[in-house]
Amino acid sequence: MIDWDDVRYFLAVARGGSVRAAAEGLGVNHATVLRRIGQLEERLGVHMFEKLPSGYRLTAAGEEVLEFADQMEASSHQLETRVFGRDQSVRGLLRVTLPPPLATHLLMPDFADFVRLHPDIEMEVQSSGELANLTNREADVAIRIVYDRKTLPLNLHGLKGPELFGGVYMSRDRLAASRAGAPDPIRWIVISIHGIPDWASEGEVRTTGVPFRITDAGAQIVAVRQGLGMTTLPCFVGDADPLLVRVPGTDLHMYGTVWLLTQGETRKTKRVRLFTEFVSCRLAAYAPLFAGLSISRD
Amino acid sequence: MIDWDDVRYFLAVARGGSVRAAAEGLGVNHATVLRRIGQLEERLGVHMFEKLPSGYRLTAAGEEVLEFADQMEASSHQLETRVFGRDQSVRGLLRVTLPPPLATHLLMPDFADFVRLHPDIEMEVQSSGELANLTNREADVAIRIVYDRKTLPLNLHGLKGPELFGGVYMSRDRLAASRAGAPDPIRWIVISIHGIPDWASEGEVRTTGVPFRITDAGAQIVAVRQGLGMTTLPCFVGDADPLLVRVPGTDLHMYGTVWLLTQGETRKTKRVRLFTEFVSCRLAAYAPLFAGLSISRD
DNA sequence: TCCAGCCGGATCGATTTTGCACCACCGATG
DNA sequence: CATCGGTGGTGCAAAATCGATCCGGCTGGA
Repeated sequence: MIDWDDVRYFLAVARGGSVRAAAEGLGVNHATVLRRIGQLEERLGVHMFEKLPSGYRLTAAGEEVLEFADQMEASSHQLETRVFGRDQSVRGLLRVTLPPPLATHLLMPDFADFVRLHPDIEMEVQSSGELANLTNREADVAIRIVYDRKTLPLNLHGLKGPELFGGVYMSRDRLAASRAGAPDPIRWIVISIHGIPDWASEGEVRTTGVPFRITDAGAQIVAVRQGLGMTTLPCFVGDADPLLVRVPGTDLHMYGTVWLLTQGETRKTKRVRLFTEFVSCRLAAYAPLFAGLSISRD
Repeated sequence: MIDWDDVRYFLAVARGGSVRAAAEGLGVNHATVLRRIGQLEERLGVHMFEKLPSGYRLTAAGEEVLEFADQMEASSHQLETRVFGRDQSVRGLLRVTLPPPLATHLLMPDFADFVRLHPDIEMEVQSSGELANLTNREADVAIRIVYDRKTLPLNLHGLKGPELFGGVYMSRDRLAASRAGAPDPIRWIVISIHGIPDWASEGEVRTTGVPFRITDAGAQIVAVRQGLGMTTLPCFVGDADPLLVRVPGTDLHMYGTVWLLTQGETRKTKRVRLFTEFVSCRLAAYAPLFAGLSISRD
């Protein structure tokens, strides 16, 4: 009889493309993955991977195995969500995934209020990098900014939140200096690979053609504060920062819409219901801030 | 993340009804099962069993888990049969399940011929007690005697073999003694819970009303040989035994039909095809023996 | 050309898991 | 009432697994 958990390792390798990537995702040593895959191949009597120098690639047999491994994973996820959905106690774990800026610049105090209101809820905020997969039960609730409603996953239940606008911001001091007569143009600060958006007009402040590239969103804001240049930011970030001002002559633009996503079974949970109601209420209160109406224009 | 293999332990306990029974079936120590179930319950945050003195019984949550655990098992079995079906080499394992009398009294020499013909096939004959489950891949080929065609599993592929008749047999010596004038009636020998069949006529030999009960089929034949009584046997057993004769005045009766069963994916295997063709050929040759036509009536 | 970064594979000590023996408990049975 | 076979539960030592590390090979870019 095969070890069912080996199938989980198999899936990780099939998706990761290499033993080391799979080990990374599984949170174990790559030698372990190597051994488990070897054990599974031995017990099945089939080689499921070609061992290339660049990594592991599925053989024809591996492709066929993958199909049923996916089925097992789906059943496993359904199993987990089902038992989670049964759990109607307030006490327990609640995992939320959301874009980092929303967490750091706006919602963290609200989360603090929430856990103060419900001390028995063990909350886990996943705002690191990539979107967690709700279907895989990596998280119970997802707060996302969607740019096109058609990209919403169909298997999830969505609760629409306020619309989100962005603007062009620069350092308040730098703007004052510029108006006082400093003639040198400033730069556009763009996130890594993104270019300068088409809709971006320069407004009253002249810019050089050469952008300043930066990878980290947090560092980007610091750079703007330092007067290094100007950049586009969501209004709830830029307006809330006393060191920043909107660049005169620029317009607001639509960023996207905030959505609260939950999954079918977990949605029945008391914890999830409490949280979604709480957050949607707070989000509604933030609607003017999201829309960029909370401050008077200079 | 849960350990998928724990789900396999869960299934064993849910079906076995107790930790020890599950451990027996899994071939591990019962303490291990205890720990794995505890680990799974802890990770899911749900108690899936009531711990009764008489064993483990599923809770409502456990029932829901069972549904998806069954799905996982089905996927796992499909995975195994799929890779087995891909295996077109002659070398390898071939597991056959069949009723014990067929193996001990008739087909074992044919199996010997088969393995002599194909030395690379590792053959495993499962003729102990209960029917192996093909869907669970406990065996690759099943030879069964079916009494009603409607009881054939729909998901299996069946190859119909010869029909099987049975008769009433007794010891040759005892019959001679009876004819020589010994007046005492003899008994019916019946298998454990079975009674005396309705169609059974006593023929020329008087019997007492009290049956002789026996549990083991092998011991049953020995008892008949000893002249202890008479009993119904398949013709291929009774006719082949020189110490036994059919009871004069009794008729043959239909026992059932021999079927060769295989499962969809494994059926494509070269080993399975070779075996089924070989066996069905031999079975056809045995058709007169099965029908009770191979000996002349006394 | 070289070198950094990735890959799989092998080794060895540390950690976890397992198996064994044992206990307490319950129910049926003589 | 004692016994016996069944259950779950628990320490402890052995065995299997895992993680850290090193190694050789490959690849792509400086």
